[in-house]
Amino acid sequence: MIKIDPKNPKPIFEQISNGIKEFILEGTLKENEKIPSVRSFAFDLKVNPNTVQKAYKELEKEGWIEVLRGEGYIIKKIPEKGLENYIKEKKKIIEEELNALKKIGLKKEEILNLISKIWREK
Amino acid sequence: MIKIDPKNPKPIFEQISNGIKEFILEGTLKENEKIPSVRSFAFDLKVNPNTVQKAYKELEKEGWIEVLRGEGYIIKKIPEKGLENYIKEKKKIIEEELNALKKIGLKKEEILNLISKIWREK
Amino acid sequence: MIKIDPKNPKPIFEQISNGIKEFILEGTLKENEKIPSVRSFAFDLKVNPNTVQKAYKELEKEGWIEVLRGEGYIIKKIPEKGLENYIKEKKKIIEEELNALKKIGLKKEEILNLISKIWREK
Amino acid sequence: MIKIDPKNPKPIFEQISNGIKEFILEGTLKENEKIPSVRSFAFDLKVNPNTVQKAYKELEKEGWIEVLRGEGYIIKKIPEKGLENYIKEKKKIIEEELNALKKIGLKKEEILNLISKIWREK
DNA sequence: GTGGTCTAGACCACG
DNA sequence: GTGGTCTAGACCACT
Repeated sequence: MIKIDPKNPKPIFEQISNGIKEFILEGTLKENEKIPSVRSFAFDLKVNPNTVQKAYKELEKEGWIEVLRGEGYIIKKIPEKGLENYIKEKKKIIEEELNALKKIGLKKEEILNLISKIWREK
Repeated sequence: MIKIDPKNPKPIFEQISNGIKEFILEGTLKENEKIPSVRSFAFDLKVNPNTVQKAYKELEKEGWIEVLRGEGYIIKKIPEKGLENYIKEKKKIIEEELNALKKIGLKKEEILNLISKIWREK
Repeated sequence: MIKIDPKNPKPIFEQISNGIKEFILEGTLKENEKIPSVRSFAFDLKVNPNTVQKAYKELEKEGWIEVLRGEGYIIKKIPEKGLENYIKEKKKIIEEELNALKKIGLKKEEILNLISKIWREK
Repeated sequence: MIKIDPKNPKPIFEQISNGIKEFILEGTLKENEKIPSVRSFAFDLKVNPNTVQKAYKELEKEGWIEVLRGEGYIIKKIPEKGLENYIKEKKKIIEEELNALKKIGLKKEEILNLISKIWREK
């Protein structure tokens, strides 16, 4: 289940679509599998249906899911571009932040620590 | 000189205040130094004076700069909390992004490459 | 309803934020309650929405209210620091004024009269 | 000597004029006595001469001092209205602040404590 | 509907 | 000259 934080500066619809993307990339959601209906998902997440709708529309536009009329949304094959872009975007953000930290004199070691921490905690 | 990108989703006033914070942290702007007047800076950056005003006010509230009436703004000593928060925020963002990348199976090596790239290019 | 006096040297946005603070402290506005939307309040008070916006933002930064995206602002728990500071500020002002009056020879009795007057008129 | 605090929200010229008023009301400055010249006072206080000028002009307008051409400013008899207004203004401020504190439930005793503190410390 | 940002332009107080 | 406040009105993102 995706966690929604209404105070998170990231818009809610993006929290939802990102959450679904991650499930797809992790393999938790597989090709042709159905995702919850807009209404039921909205109810579960306690958000406005419009918000879920918007998230689904975005995913559809980027090619992660597709709509079957009268049936709902199903997962498509992972779009190559989607995966690529996903990684590229995240790398770009990381790069920017690292550059900012480097500018003010942060040592490489501190970052390596951060990374070890993440890749250790399996 | 700070670069303003009106297409950047970050609001302009934040681009300005962040830019100044970085100058302070880098040491380009030093304690007691004056920063450009609201109006002249607005003119240089080609933005509305209100926008610069907002940026300066934010910096003032966070303790980076201080206003002398009729004189303008000057840099204060780097606020400990300011520096701390700055680093913490950036680390948090990096951590989140790294976690997302790890989830989808990115290898540690790829990140180490990214880091080497940044810290090499002196 | 808050009274706005454009001739008051206190800026309008501060009259608004102070008014709301008092409502919160008095208990007229309670936790989780919604406050009027920026636009509607601006209309009622006959001021520009930006002015109300500024007041709300100040209250938010000081921890009195919180914004829910697309929903509006709600009252948070009274921030301890907020209450403390509020009282401290007022006491400081009173102290200064009293000191000034004492210097020019005002008798203690005159002040006690003033106080009785205020605490009597329930 | 008057203490100027450039960070005090009260404008500097007002800090000066208030300081002089207090000296007059206390009796430190007596009728017909000269006050420092604009220039020398500005030098001593480390402020802009315009600022002292403005303070003197205000005092003149309210009848506390008068200018002798070529000689400088001298103290006049304490203007009745001046004294009256001075006290009235301060009382009004105190009253407002007290009312605000009363609204949020401050006890009368707390204020009486404050007053005792001031009138004790001779 | 909600808030958030921005521009253009005016007016004020202060030094 | 400096900053501070305010208005009018536009446009955007989010729910």
